[in-house]
Amino acid sequence: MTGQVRTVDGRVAGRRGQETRQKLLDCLSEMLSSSPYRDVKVIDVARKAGTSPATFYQYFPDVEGAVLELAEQTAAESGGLAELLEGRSWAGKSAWQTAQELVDGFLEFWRKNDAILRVVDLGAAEGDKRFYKIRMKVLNSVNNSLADSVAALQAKGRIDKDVNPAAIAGSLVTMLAAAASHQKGFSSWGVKQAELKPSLALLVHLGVTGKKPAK
Amino acid sequence: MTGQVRTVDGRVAGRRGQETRQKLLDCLSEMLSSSPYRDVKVIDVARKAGTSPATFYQYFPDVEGAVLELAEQTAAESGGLAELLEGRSWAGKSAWQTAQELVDGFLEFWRKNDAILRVVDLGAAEGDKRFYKIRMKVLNSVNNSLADSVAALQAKGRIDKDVNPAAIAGSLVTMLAAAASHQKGFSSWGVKQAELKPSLALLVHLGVTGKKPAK
DNA sequence: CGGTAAGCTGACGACATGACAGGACAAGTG
DNA sequence: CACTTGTCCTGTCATGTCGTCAGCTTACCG
Repeated sequence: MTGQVRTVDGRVAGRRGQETRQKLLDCLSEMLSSSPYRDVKVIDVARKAGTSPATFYQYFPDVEGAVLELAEQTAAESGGLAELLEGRSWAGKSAWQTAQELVDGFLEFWRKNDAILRVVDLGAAEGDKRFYKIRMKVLNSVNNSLADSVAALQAKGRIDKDVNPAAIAGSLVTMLAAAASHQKGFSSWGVKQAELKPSLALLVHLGVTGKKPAK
Repeated sequence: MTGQVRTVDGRVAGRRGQETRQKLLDCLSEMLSSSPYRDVKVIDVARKAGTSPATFYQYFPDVEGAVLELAEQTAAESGGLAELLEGRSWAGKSAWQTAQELVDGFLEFWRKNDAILRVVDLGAAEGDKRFYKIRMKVLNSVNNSLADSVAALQAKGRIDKDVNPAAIAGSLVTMLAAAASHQKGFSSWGVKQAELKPSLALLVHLGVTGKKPAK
């Protein structure tokens, strides 16, 4: 799956090299959580990893290159999000539970990978194709699943024919992602986490099924 | 209203000084649209403005300081967003129109101020209080208005008592802002702008009124 | 015309960047 | 055990940005 890991100058990395490389990635990840992306410097990452800047450049072209690598790793782990919807039903009472569990799982995933996802989001918003490819990869499973559900209910005539299922699904997924990023912002509006979740679940439910949840 | 403009070292800026300062801000704004925030350098902004880096530091402590200033200006212009909802009704057919016009106006505002709002969003997501204060200022008028409408309908028993109006409103506003930032991302999902807008309007309508629009 | 304050810049030390050549180290070979 | 080989890491250097300061230029006013 993962083609051999290579250094910038083309050599294949051995055991020791891969360890160093991973350590650099780990330290970078930590730095991203504790300081703004703009202020992350190669020299700091290297120092934190107990190595030198030159070593960093042996494995990554620059900070952005390493960030992309981290983002890819995160995207690879995002498969778990798909399970939140696999085999779930959007009918009757179970729909409300499905919505709640989706919101829960989604926020949890975002909270865990908070720092790197923030950078991915920025890169995507700035129009960098590499980043929004990754962003898509992360959101795709949930997005497709939601779109399918909307399309299915649409076929039953429960939802207006001329809305695009992918657009509804995309809007909902975008909302979840943004809400997760701005949880602190909500508290400034006097909204606590515990109050935010049901609201998001309600909106997801409304968006997918077109009607209020039957609790 | 605007307290006197001052240089970093405390002098009051005169006519010429204010011109230079504004020119630097304009150039910074342009640079933000054309290159990633991370890569915006003082020296480039200064060169573009036909002046020297030292001059830049006379008016702003650093790039971030200038960005905050730009963001404040944008926030000040965000009053227009309030008008999108002033005196509008969420009853019957007019509700659908209200929702559509809100989405239209919101996306338009975001498109216009795209670059700076992106940076504000990042700053807020990174937990910088100065930035999320500004983000709140921009979103507040719409958010409060929506929250009031939800609360009103809630009083009439049309919406579940135990959802927090501010949480619903905040979620919707957050969705609009994020959708506006990621319009390119939607096109990768095969969703065109023209299809996105009605979906967002639908979700807003559902969220505020709790039921499908009567077109 | 001379004084004063605003406005601007050249130059500088400090530091991050990114490239290279060469030293350190582990593993295999005779 | 000495020797070779290839991986891995670092010291060092040219380049370029950062942020500061002293001092020159410009505008305004009596």
